[in-house]
Amino acid sequence: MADFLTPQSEDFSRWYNEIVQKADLADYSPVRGCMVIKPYGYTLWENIREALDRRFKATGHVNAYFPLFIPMSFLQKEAEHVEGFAPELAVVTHGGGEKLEEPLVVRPTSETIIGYMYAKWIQSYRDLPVLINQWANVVRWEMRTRLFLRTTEFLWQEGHTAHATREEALEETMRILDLYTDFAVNDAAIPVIPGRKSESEKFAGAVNSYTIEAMMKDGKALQSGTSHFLGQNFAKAFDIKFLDENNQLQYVWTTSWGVSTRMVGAIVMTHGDDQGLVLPPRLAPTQVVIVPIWRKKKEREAVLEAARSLYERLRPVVRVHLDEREGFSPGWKFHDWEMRGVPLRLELGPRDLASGTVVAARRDIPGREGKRVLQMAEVEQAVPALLEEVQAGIYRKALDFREAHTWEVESYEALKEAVAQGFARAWWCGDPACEAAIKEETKATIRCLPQDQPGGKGRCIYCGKEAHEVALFGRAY
RNA sequence: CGGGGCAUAGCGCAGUUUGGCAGCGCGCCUGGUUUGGGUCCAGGAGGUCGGCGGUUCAAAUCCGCCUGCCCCGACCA
Repeated sequence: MADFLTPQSEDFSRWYNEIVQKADLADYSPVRGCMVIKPYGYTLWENIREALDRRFKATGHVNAYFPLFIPMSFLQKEAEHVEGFAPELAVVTHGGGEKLEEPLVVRPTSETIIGYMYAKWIQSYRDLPVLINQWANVVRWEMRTRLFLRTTEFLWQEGHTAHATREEALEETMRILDLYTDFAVNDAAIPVIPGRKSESEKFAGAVNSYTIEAMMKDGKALQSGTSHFLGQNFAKAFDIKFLDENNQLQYVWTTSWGVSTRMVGAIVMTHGDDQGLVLPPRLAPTQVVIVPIWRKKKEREAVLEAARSLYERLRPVVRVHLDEREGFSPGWKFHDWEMRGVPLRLELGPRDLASGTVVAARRDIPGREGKRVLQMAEVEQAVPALLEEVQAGIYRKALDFREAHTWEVESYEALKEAVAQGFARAWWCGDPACEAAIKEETKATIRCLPQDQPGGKGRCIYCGKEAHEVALFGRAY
């Protein structure tokens, strides 16, 4: 089996690169740092998109689309923003064979162009709040890329909202953080730690950034979604003003938030094993695969007929696929679907036909232990129930893994040991100098200041001064 | 962008040191055999050796430049 996929324990990084390609999620493109998302990977992304979009709509947001090109000067209007993004901009200098008067940047994110438009659209407190999301591609000229985790071009959603008051904008920022957490936990089956970014890790141009941080199977952290409170920074840069009830001219308060195709990488590295992908049932392109089994010609007809009838019965209930491929042994097909991470496999052969049963094999429990015999009469109920068990099971497994690799540390030595294998929670005084020193010495950064705080006060893990917050430390992707 | 490695059939690799017929395994196609955890046999197709230039009677092999990928670092959703 090891011939087919490098084991995670041998080289996690290599395992990741192999499985992304072997499971047909994506392929390299001829352009550096760009990827082709293949149909299987794209369907997974579509399911992620649908699950998030449903939540956005339910909380009053609407979708729109803003253009890919942004005048260079727009980026320069917000000092921190331009400083943060300038090094990774793709710039268009020519169009239609002529040099452009003003270069256009390919959006790395859309705060600026959306800010410009909001300034035109917002006049009165009656125009607020504006709650717009867009599904788009963005480009960041990263130095080092990896499929799904960091590509030059990536797909994401970016929400951009404008509010009359600071409180409302803060509330929106946190509402989205909760929404992302809910999606990660319930649909992607990824336990995440929501919290605030430190000053040095926050979004360029934000007052505060919030994040959901996940632990991958190699103990490293992956920032899986962010929600930014932008204060009035972009309102002032783009002159987004409105008249309030008292006829006073005010700047709006804005937020922005995003989840990207990186989420696919998060799913791969949270649940995958040495057999391949393990996809959460709620998001899996195919939730159930039926593998028919026969020995003789006679059996073949009977089994296929039963398999097709089973397929038709399940189709209204789950995303099911019937593997009718000729010339592949059942064992070969089992491995093939395991590689692709299909959560549940139904094996149907002559023995099952005789007894009115079908064998269900869970992807999250390898071998015989994950198999169960279902009565054919009750598959419409039993199969969705099993999928729910898999969904809950992989979440539990991921949570157990994270907890087993997270340590409350009280000494700097203990922190060093902890971040070599996972996360460390430790008191931090808030001084960027301590944060920078820890990063320098351990490669670990503050992933976030978790929402879940013990309260009270302690001693900074680095300098020993009084500290009021516990920080989550870890090495990150 | 700095350091290291790599680029030969769809995939994984050998051949490069010492220049001389482009090979192996898997996959793919055809026929048969097999099918409850990666069947077996026979036959077959497939390569301007990453690109450009140079040296040479002769270059996958030597030299120069370029491009891309992987790993480590700085940057980052």
